[in-house]
Amino acid sequence: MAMPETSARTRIQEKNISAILDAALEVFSGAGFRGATLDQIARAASLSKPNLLYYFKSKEAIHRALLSELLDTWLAPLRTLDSGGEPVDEIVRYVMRKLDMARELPRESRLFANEIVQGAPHIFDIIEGPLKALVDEKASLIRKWSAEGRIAEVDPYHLIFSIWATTQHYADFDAQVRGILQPERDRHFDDAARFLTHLYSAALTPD
Amino acid sequence: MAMPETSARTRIQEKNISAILDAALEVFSGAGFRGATLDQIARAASLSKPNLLYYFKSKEAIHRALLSELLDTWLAPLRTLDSGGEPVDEIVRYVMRKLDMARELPRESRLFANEIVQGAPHIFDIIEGPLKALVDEKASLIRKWSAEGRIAEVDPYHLIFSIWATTQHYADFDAQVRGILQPERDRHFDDAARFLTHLYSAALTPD
DNA sequence: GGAGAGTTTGACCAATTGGTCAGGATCACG
DNA sequence: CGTGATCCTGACCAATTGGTCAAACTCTCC
Repeated sequence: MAMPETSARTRIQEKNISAILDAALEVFSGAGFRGATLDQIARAASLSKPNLLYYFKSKEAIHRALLSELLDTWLAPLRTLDSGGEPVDEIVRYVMRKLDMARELPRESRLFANEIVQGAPHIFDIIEGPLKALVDEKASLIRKWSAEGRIAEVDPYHLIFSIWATTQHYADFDAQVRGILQPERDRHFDDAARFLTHLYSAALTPD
Repeated sequence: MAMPETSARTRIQEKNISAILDAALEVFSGAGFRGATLDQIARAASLSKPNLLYYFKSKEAIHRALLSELLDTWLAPLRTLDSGGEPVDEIVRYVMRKLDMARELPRESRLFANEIVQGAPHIFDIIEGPLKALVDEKASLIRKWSAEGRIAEVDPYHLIFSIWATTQHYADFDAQVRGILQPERDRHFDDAARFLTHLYSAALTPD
């Protein structure tokens, strides 16, 4: 019998579902959707494969649940970009928050990276919908700051893309970064923070 | 019988091997190593699966051949970063060349992106070896420019990472970019070029 | 035109993979 | 306790996948 879809969750359900999602994050982020196997996820969650499928009715269902669970966390920093405060500082603070997330949630970053590199087959509707809406909103805030002369004239969309690119790079391309910079890892993030602060301060400070 | 490993290539070999590599680029870049199947590659190359394996003895062999064939092309722009000319222009020109490559060779970009996001299992030795050596060399050139006061003081490694990230983003995360910016695609690249020129000019021009 | 090298294929195989199912174990609760 | 709901498992399945092989076809070149 399949798991009941009732609202409240048993303690056991609570525990196993979160174990599955954590295991799935580990496996999907490291191998992509198709590269991941139910056996790997089951092993990582210390459950049997049929037991996995008792909680989620398919591999896709696990993936879907994981993406939707993480989406809010992932977009939270952009939501906090606010019209209060000094614009350049506000944007630099956003860059720092994104960089922190790359350091602290690299698996989440890689999960989305895998998905998007392969054409975003499972989340294209989210990109075109809620994500686009959020970006549009923040882009117009940035444009307003430019118009008021409080930051330099820049294309707000490409500014946002560059921030995503430069910060998530440290999670998504970690293997490359580590191969080129050999010393201890946390040092990299401090250097990256300094560099990115300079990059965006210089580019955004009005003449 | 396996294909002879002799040096010279038949016209047929020439044609089929390049058809296979092109098909493999298409499939691997869109699905990653594990997500790609020999059947897909065979279909894309208009060959039978056993015929694929007549030219390459395994899926890994195709992947390996493809990566090593493309590596030089991929690193060429960084090699041309030269000590002659105005440093800021030189770096901005490098950014533009990388951006052109993201526009013109997105499959190649995604091939490497897929590989690195998943931990670079097949090319980590290249990263630690030849790639690191090349980056080290160019980093010291950039450091020299900084020391001479011809560009601002920046961490050269993180500068290079940020250039890779911002330019390749338009190929690797194309699905996301297209979901957020809906109009015709080539327009994006012009806007990106303008934005990135401003970003790096502002950050690198000495005070 | 024939012989040998080079090329192609259908049939086949073992391993892996996502998923099912009937039944057994365990838990919550009156 | 016992009983019904929840939880778990071994055995199983069909499809897919990377890869093999012997046999047949085709090209090249004397």
